[in-house]
Amino acid sequence: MEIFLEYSSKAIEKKWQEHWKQNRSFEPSNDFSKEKKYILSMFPFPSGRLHMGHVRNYSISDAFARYYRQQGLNVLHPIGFDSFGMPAENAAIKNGSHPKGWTYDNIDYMKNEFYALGFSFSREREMATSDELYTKFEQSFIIDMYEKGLLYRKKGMLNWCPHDQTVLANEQVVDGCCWRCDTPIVKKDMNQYYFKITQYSDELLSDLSKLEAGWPKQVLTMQENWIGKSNGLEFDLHFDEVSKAKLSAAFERFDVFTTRPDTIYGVSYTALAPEHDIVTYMCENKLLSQESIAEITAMKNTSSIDRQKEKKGLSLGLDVLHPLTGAKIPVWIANFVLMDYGSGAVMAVPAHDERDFDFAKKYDLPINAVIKPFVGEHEASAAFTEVGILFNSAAFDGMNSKESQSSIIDYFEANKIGKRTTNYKLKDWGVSRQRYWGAPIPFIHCECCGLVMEKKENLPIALPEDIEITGEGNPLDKHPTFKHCKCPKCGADATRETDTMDTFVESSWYFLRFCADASNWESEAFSQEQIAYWMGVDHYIGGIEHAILHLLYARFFTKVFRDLGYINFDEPFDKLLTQGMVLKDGSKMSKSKGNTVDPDAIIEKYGADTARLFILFAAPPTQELEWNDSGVEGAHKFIKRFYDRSSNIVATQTIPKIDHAGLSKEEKFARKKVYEALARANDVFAERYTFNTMIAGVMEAMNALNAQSNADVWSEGYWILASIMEPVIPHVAWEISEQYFACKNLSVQRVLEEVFVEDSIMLGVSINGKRRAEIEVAADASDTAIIALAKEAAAKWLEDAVIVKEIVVPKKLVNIVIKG
RNA sequence: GCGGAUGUGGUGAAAUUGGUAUACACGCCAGACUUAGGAUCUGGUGCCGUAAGGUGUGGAGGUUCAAGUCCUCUCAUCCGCACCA
Repeated sequence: MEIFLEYSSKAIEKKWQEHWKQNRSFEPSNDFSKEKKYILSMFPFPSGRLHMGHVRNYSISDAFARYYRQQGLNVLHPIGFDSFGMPAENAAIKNGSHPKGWTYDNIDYMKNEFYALGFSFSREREMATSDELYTKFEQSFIIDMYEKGLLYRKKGMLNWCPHDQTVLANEQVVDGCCWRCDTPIVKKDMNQYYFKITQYSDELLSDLSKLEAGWPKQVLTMQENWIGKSNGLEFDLHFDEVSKAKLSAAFERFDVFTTRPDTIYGVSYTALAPEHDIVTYMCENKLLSQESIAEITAMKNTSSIDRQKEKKGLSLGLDVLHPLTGAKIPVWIANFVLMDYGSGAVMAVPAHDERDFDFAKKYDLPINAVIKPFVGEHEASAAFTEVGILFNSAAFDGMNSKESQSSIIDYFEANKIGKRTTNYKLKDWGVSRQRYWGAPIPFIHCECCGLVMEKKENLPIALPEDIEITGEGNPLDKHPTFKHCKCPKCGADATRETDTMDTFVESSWYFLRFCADASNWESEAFSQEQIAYWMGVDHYIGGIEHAILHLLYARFFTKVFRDLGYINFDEPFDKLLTQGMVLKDGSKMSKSKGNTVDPDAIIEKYGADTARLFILFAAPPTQELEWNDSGVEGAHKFIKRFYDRSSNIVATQTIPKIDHAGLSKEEKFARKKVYEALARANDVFAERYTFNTMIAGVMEAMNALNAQSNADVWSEGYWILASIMEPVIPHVAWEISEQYFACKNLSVQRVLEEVFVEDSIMLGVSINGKRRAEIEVAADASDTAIIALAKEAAAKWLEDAVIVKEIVVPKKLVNIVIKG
């Protein structure tokens, strides 16, 4: 009797979601003798609802997780929420909600969406970074880092977002604007806590080579550029006696850095950043005219974007002495000199640097050429920035400019007037935020003891809930009791720090927390044993937008935790897969453009399996994905057909044994396509991650199965295809597998080589590389026989021609080269 | 400016080492079944051409018996960084 069921996504999906929940189907095992896979997707911010980008992200990671579970591996596939941050507070200001209530309501809603999509996350390890239990350990790490000198507090010029009323890290300033709200940032002088990420600059850079095999090149390059290492010469420029007197001997010299020591004899002026100490001193002591001081103040208040529009500067009326020639060199201020790179002062060589050239032209400063091209002359209308031959450079005349660099640095070092130095663009990471909804920084200000750490046994320092959020200032600062405390050292009345941490701190170690069994979460952050077993993350999946921020910080934390003795590896993420954006009508889906597609609506109309299938089929994961409604229909149709045609299966609990030799041509072909699909699926998960081709292979196999009617071939085909498709369309795959195979097929499947052995093969015949005919030959036919057949098939093309060469490419084609 | 990528049918895209370009799907066309169909099934579908045939992977060269794939130059688009001394 024929079994026939109509496909109903709702009933099937609900049934299996309930089944997986009841059976704790996706919890990792604590049996550390098993081979493991740690599959991690970047956890979401609980913004309210999932968007298609999330669906894509987790569809990919879920496919990996389910595949490796079928392979019999111990799989950790956790999910959490990166739940601190400004939007919770912004919502509070807008709607009068409480950040905590808003956040946890959103988490509940989004969790339901996850499970409605059938994602196989560990439910037991779900967490949110705003949970007090998470804050507790984070604060403990912060204290460790402070003790190690990796966290410090300093007054400095900070990026301030006037809209969000908070400080931003350099990485969070995009084109001079806040990365979150796009408000132009301003500089503000205030106290801030910093992580000493620069201590790891060199290692963060050199360890990128360890990631070459598993990370996209683009991300590696972006990090490399961000760290921005450059080698060069650092030396002091000394003021002449007149200038020293002008400065009342407060300064004798300043420091400059150059990557072009070869141009040293071409220095014709030097320039300081408007924020430079010497400039500040001169302004404060009225050593400059009123107009000049006003101009400098204006320069300092100009945003970095506006500063780029036009080079501006002014002379300080001071001179320094050239370190080699002793010649007097004027000192200027220039708006293009950055205070936070190098020493905030540069030597200027207009003849060989475009910026210096523009500036010299504008202010009529001398231009002294010291490098000429190997051949020909250089036009004086622009800077000559290429490699050439040195002249006007004393003992170095005639040298190749590139090669001279090292000799010149050696000369500075030998004479103790300068040294070889490396500079980085990377800055220390400012982590304090003047906001409520973040992890409190566990420090106390005491009048007699200074900055004091909270005692670890008092952690977590939790956020008070009875706060008033107005959008102005930090609510913690205004709270009646939060900031009043006793000094942990001397017991006197003291003030608690009200700054909270940048949310990127939480996401810098969450992947370690997931390694810990939830039953131990109270007592420890994680254990050595758990970390040693689960780390590194085998597949990390997320958006390219985190190429610098999150991925750099997480790498930094890993190295710090290693140096604190918590872990013993250098890099957290073995393989990184950066998914492409989800587009509609050619542009990124966004609320402001009004081109979003709501995942809930798709689940409602077609079911989760359809959404997942479409997303994985429409494009390879790293590419952009264009949303297409008829493509979704197509995916849905395939699932219906896949379900309907399962009626051809004969129920069995073992894979059918089939005598291949006795089959018809169509039956043999169907088996071949099925096993081809299996081989491709294994390859896709191991190497290529192109799920679109894996699914195409299954569709081909379905088409081939449909062209024959052998029940055993159908059953064997479905045994394998349902297993291949389970990572993509899990609900319907489990339904079919249960119905016919007692789910025994959801396991490792072996590729049967015998089905690839064929009696005869088709070969293309080409003449001079152009395809002219096709022949069918026996699988074991000799080259001679093949060529004879080919000539016969292409006889028409060989008349009156001289055959020059005959090439047989096994199992592919025959090429005959002719003349005339 | 520097760096990274991507260019293949009407569309999304395949082509693992150089070996029959366009698999799979969408769309479109035709047919079948239907009272009907935006359902289902079957067949067709790169372009030019009635056909024979020609032509075809952004463009121009080159290597090779053979190039989407390798090399040189070039154009276009996208992304990242950007006065970093």
